[in-house]
Amino acid sequence: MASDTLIARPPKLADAVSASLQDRISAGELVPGDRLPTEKQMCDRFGVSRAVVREAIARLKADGYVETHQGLGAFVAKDAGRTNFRLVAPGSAAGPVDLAQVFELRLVTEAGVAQMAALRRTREDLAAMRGPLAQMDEALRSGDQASEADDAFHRAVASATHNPLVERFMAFMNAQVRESRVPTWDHEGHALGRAAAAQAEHVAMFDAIAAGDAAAARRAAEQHLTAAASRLEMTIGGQEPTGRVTNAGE
Amino acid sequence: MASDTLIARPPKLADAVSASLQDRISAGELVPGDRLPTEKQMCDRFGVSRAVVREAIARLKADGYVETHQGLGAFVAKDAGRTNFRLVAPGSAAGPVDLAQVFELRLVTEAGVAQMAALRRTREDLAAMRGPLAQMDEALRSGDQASEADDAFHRAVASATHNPLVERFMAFMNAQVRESRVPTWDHEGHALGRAAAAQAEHVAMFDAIAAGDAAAARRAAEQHLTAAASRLEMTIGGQEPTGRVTNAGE
DNA sequence: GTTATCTGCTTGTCTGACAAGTTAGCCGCA
DNA sequence: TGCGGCTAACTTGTCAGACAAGCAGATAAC
Repeated sequence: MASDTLIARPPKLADAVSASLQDRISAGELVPGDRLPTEKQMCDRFGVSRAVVREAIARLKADGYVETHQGLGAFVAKDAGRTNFRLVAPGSAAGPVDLAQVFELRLVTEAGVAQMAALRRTREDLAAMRGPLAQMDEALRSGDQASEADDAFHRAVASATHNPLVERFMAFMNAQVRESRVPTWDHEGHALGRAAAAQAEHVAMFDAIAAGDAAAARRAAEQHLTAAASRLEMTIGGQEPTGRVTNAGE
Repeated sequence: MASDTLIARPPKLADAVSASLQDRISAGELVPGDRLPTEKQMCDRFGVSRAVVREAIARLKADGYVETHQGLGAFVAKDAGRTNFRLVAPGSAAGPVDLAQVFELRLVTEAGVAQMAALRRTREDLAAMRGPLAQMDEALRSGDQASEADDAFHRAVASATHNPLVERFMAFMNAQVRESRVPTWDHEGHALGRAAAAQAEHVAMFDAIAAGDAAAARRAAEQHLTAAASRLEMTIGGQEPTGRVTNAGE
């Protein structure tokens, strides 16, 4: 069903208008500070109503590319495109994100986060980690799903950095790999020891963080993520790049 | 001038509506797949016109939180909020980003990136780093600005991971701190030795990456970022959290 | 010369209408 | 009864016109 060829839908007008404007901004044709054409001009230019133009501009505002000022006009934002990080490059063919690349970015960040958490964790932080950890222990015995607790454990680690931005970014990264945690904790995951292995790595991370051993926390996090990737039959973090290496062309 | 208290502006209606909806989604009150109230219902609910509601929804669509289907209604997107990372938490008072927090996130990531770059760099990657490095050397002698070359050096390091996602994310993070590189390379920066210190750290990073010494590359990157922060009179990365710790209230 | 006002332009908001797409149910028919 | 097609109701998409609010520059008054 999912593989049925989707019938081509007539593109929404607002999509076309906002894409056109975004192209002109990305191409440098409009530089930060520049004023966009007025809504009326765009209506004439694109042959659409003001409602469509306003919706297109609303989208660019949401993306941080444009700022509007009543009575003045719309302007290319000073830091156009610097407020948002999109997982898929804007403009690229909307292919699915490469999970190996995501895992690798997570490896890079989570290791540093664990290191920082080891230096800063408070008693409360450690308590917040013990909860999910115990849930996963329990799931190990009962054979239950515990991907939610898994998620919570990693959130607790990030929270121990006491840096809200780091915390939010790690939550973002974790959300990307949420589905990939399921096979660790499903029936087969328990049977094949994937769950037990993951939990052992969690405990190693926790122990290092609790001990305040930054280097050990980093190693434990690295070990956990590379192992998790290999459980998903990916290879990351090594000497070989995982991404589609496109050096040849350019 | 910048410190003048900005007069409070009446919030735009569409902002309020979209914030309200986003809150309900973030709070889990509306889960992916749920249908949003119809536009007409929202008009009654919020006491605004349909134009305002549509603009609010357009914003949420741009952020990837909702999808709309003509004739069907608006729905919470399957991966709501997972396609975008916003530097400022959506819904929070739009205060400026805390530069210390940004620096710390960059510290966490860039150290890991340098480590990975040391393992994967090719001859071409090293050549791409030598260019900006030489430019900065030249600027050291001439007293010129070289923040652009500084930026390029860090881009080249990220590029050596051969992971496009990592590369794009580091570009994003670098863009955040672009302005903060200026005082390193301005007249005072040269005079007070900030430029020379930064360049020495760059060279240390490069040497470690060129030697393929992952641990040394990591340490050099950490050293560079903590030193850069302290040149800006920030303290990051240590045992003390940098963020506005708001644990007390909630 | 300085201040106050006016005018025109721009975005923000409201209202009403129709087009296009979907769902559900009704109706007629075999 | 079971089925097919049709209609009606509802939803989002688009259009048009209007007024309010905010801003800049020109104009008039002092």
